[in-house]
Parts: sequence; structure tokens; C-alpha cells
Amino acid sequence: MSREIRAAAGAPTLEDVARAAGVSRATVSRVINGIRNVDPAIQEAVKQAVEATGYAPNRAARSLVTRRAETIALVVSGAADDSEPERSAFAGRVFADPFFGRVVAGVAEFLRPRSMYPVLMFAETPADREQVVSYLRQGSADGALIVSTHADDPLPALLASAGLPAVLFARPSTPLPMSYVDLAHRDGARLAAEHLLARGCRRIATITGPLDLPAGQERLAGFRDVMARNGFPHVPVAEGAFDQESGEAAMDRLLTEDPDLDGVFVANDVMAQGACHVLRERGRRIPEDVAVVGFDDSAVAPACRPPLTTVRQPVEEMAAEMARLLQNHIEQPGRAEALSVIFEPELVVRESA
Amino acid sequence: MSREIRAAAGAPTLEDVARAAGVSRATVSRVINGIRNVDPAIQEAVKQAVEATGYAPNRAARSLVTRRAETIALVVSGAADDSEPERSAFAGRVFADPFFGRVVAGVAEFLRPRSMYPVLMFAETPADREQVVSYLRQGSADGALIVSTHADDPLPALLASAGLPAVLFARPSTPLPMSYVDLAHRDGARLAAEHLLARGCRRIATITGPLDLPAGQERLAGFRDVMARNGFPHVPVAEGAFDQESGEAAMDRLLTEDPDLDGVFVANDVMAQGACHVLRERGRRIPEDVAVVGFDDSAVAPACRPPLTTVRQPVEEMAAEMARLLQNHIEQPGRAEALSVIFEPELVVRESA
DNA sequence: TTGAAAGCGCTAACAT
DNA sequence: ATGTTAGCGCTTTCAA
Repeated sequence: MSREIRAAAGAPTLEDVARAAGVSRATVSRVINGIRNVDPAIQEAVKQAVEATGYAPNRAARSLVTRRAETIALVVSGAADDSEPERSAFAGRVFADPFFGRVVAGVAEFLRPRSMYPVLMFAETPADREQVVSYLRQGSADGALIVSTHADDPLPALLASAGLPAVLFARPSTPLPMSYVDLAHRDGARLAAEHLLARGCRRIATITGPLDLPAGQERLAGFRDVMARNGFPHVPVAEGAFDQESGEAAMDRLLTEDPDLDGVFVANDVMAQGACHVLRERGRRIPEDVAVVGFDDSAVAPACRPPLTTVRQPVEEMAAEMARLLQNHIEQPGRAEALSVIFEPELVVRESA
Repeated sequence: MSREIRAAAGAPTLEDVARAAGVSRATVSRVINGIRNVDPAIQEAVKQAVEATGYAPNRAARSLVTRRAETIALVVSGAADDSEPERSAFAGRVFADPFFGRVVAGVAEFLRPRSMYPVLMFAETPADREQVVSYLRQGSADGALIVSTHADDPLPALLASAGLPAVLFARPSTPLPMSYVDLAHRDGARLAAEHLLARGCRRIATITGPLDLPAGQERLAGFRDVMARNGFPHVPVAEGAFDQESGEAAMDRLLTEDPDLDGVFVANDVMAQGACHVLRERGRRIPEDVAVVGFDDSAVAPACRPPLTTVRQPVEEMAAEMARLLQNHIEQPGRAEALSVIFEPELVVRESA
């Protein structure tokens, strides 16, 4: 009824199981690793012995010989000056945007059936980045999934030149021989612009993401593209930083520039939420006076009042694909070529537009 | 100028460094692990050799002999029926509340100076829990930090009976010989009630957390305590589930029960945000008509309109303390006794009350 | 199909 | 202060 499970101290080893089953270590190893060519009877005996001894294979010993950690790192990578005073809050700031939670969820979901779990790393300073490289070089993880928060993040290049397997979320701002997943940002922005136009808006502005980020540029480009094609060669633009505060400030500027605007495309949901607050404080009804379209379809979108119409980015699937790509690179060291997988966005209509 | 760093395949070993420095493996090991009793000159020579060869110690080899993974698991643990259809979204749902991001940030912050990084695990089904136990028994991690989302989470007991080092966030609902950190929930609720009373509210209601959770019960108890002492033996109560939707529903019920209420204490910020939405939709001004006090001081509190007055829970520090406690248990296997560290909450006054 | 044996790279006695 | 040596627990040729 009660299985004997000895404490970690004198944990049973392959040797113990072998003795209990009356076979050799090699044979036990074979059945544990599911290698065929093992007599069914012996297989059964071994399984019983495993059960009886409460055996659990030792990860370190296995890794030492297979040269695989069976672990991957998920690193959120910033690029602050060393001087930045409040660097310690980086990890905290990161999760203020539900976006990163979705990345974690997507990766974890993909890994779980493989009995793997991501190691979470935050890298902001040069020292942090060295730590990430060290971690991988020590074989603590077989590869890394990188999500950069800044355009000039040096980590991807560092990893590339060290020949360490890595996959990026979003195209790097300077070309690199690395696989990445990304979204068709332009298409997403087009969806937003067309929706705003279709519902009758004629004085439309946009709040962009950081314009040094490809995602920021492309969402703007796609938006402008549609607007220009529809007879609006000039649209008011305010740059934000993907956080709520900058969204509020940007909305403020836009409203000053054109008090009569009737539509805004905001480059992410968190900023859109901020924009909505400012709009309502200035007495605008949403969407009657001003229609708002966000981007991401993160947790804040449905939580907003009114619920946000937004462009869905399938972050979880993108994250899972990242993990899949990384797996390939790990399994074929050097052999696998750098790929990019681009996902299509989708308009999610709620009430804000 | 350019350091030679060979690919992982033929990575340099201690032996290589020893040869390059003209000493023995043991000596190199000593300087790498910072053990004294090494001639400064030789120390220097070894460091140069390390640099020259691009040596990085192999984690698996080290773990095999030290019997330490130098890794800890951070597990978010639910307790769904196996039948639950949408279990796959667990990881995603979890991060919808900024609370968990703060836990991660606090743990990561504590670990980083030690060059350690948390392994993130989500456990919802019995199979998931077995995986967690396996992971630890294999020595993949030295111990676990558990954050349960349900009162009847079986994982802590599982870990305890397996003799695996673990520390909990929040007191388990059934006593267990395990260390945990927690908040003085009653005190926090008292702060909220007193603040509401002090600003003149006289028809005060509360939205609680799940009442099978000690945190839910105690926040309610502390609140009732102060109310009763001030001449309000009966207060309207609506139970929520710590998510925004249930906060909205609860506020709805409360408003139906007493349309004239002028204050609400809500057991967390996410529900408070939902409550605010409903209140405004029902034409109440906040705080003029109805004052609202939340709990947590999570990222949604300042992001709310109006910004939420709330009871601060120092989640990051609590998480760091969890890690510290776990470290002790790991370093003194069996020896360290189960401790509990209780943190004091603090009222953060913003604009909602 | 199974067993014997050689390491994987490192740390930690122990000896010098 | 330094070197020698014996494993840590596992996988994987190689023989039988």
C-alpha cells in the first residue's frame, strides 16, 4: 500500500534497481529509456523493481553523459544603462504588461508534455547578459528563448557569436543569423485602420510604440498606408513606450493637437487603456465620440471599459513556436538554418470601436 | 583581442585548464571555487589559463558530485478536477492577475545575485503534481516554492510526505510541517475598514475573496471586527473569486441589496477594478458617492480610474523571504524547523477612498 | 537480448 | 600549498 521512498540522501540508484531485478545496470537503463530489444518478462521485472525501490533517475548523472540539460531558458532582455538607478525593478515592470505572462504561458504549455520547464531569466545590464551566456555555456540550459524589450538589445548578437542556440520573439533590429517568430504587424495595423474608417471615423490619429522597435515602425507604417490610400495622407502621430502612462500622455497631446478627433489606433492595449482614461476624463464617450482600437488582445482588453476592440496577436502560439524552433536548433547543432515564422493578426471587435 | 571560445562540442574541461596553467585539476578547481590556500601566483596563472581556454565549468558534472542542482522551482499550483476542459489555459489565467508576476519578480530578484534562476512550473492536475515531485526527486531542483491558488491544493502535503524541501506562500488550510510566509490579513482589512469609517462612510459593504481560503476568511474577519466595534454588527457581504468578473458580479449584488451604500472594501485590486466599473455604470461617483478600498497594491491599483486606495501586500519581499527560507531548508536538510514569517500590510491612499 | 566496462567533468578526501 | 585518486550515477560502445 505504502511505497517506500527513501530520502534524497541515500536515494536508490540504477545499481539498486538492477540488483533488485536481478539484471545489469545497462538493462535497467534500457527499459527506463524505452529502448526496445528488451525481453518483456525482464521489462516487467525491472518496472516492478523501480516501483519497489522508489527509483528516480538522477538528472545530473544523465546530463553529464548525454550532454543535454533538457532545460531551456526563457530570458526577458532589456538594455538599460548601467547607471539606471531603479534597475532592480525590471522584473517587476516587465509583468505589468500581461504580454509577458502570455509568453511564459505559451512556452510552458509547449514544454509540459515534454516534462520540461522553462528557467526564467531577466537580463538588463551587461553583467546580466554575461550571466545568461555563462549559464548556457555551462550547459545549465540547452538554449535560450529571447524576448527583448528594447531595439538595441545586445544579447542576441552575444549569443549568436558564442554559437549558442537561441530563438527570438520578433525580428532583431539588425539582421542576425537566428530564428525568430514575429507578427505581420503591418497587416494588423491595416485591420485597425480599415475598421476605424469603416465605422465612419474621419479624424483619426495614432499612438505608436517606441519607433526604434521594428514592431513600432511597422504598426505605424501599416496604419499610414491604409490612411493614405483612403485620402488621409497626414495623420496625427504621438509616440508612446508601450506602458499605460505614456499612453495617457500621448492621448493628451493628440487631443490638444486635434480636439475633434473621432478615432485612435493605439499600438498596444496597455496604452489604449490609458488613452481611454484620458478620453473619458476629457468628456469623450467611447466609441460614440472617439473610437479606440488597441493591439495585442491582452488581458486588459476585455477588462477595459468599454471592452477594447483590438488586434489580436496570438502570443501563446508564437511562444510555443519559438520553443519548437529552438528544439530543432538544439537537436541539430549547427545544421538547422535560421528560420522566421510570421503569424497573422486578427481583429477582435468589442465595444470601443 | 578576440578570445577563443570553442563550441560546446569540444568545450574545454578542467583538465585543459590545468594543462595550460601547468598545475593539477584539483588546484584549478580550488581557484574556481574560491577556496583559499592557493598561492597567489598560481591563482593568477590559473585565471589566465581559464581566460585563454574560454573555460566554463560543467554544471552537470558539478551537480553530480555536490548533489546540488543549485536550482529551485517556483510552482503555481491549482487544484482542478481532472475533467476540467480548459485546463490548458491555467498558466494563462494565472498571469491575468499581476500578483503572480510580482511573486516571480521577488524570487528572481533574490536569486540573481546568487547566479540562480527559478524554474517555473504550473501544476493543476494530479499528473502535473506527480511531475513536480518527480522533478525534485530527480534532483533537477533542490527545493520548491509553492503558490497555491486553491485551498485544497494537495501539492504541499505531497511534497512534505516525500521529504522534499518546500516553502509556501500563505498558510496552508490544513496544518503542515512546512515553512511559509504570509500577510497579517486581519490587520490589512482593519486598516481598510478604519479608513472607510474615518472618511465618513456609514453604509459599508465588502466583497470577499474565496471563503475557503484563509486569506479570504481573515480579510473578512478583520473587516467585520472593526465594523462591529464601531456599531455596525451587520455588513453586507458578497463573495468573489479574486478575478475581475466575479468582482463585477459581486458589486452588482451588493448594489441591489443596498442602493445607498457609500463604501466598499474589496479583498483584492482586480475585483476592485471590476467593482469600480459597475459602480460607474450605475452612476456612482468614486469616491464622492461610494468610496472603494482594494487589497494588494498590484499594478492595476494605480492604473485604475480613479487610482485605487488599497492595502499594500509586500509581495516581492514576501517572495524573496520564501526563497531565503527555502535556502535554509536546503542547506540544512531535515535540521531546519518549519518557520512562518508574517508581513505587515500598509494602507496606500490614492483617490478612490 | 544482455552484461561488462569505460568514461562524462567535476569535487573532496587523503597524502605529500 | 599542491597533487593523486576515488568516485558521483548514468549511458553507451563493445563483446558475448
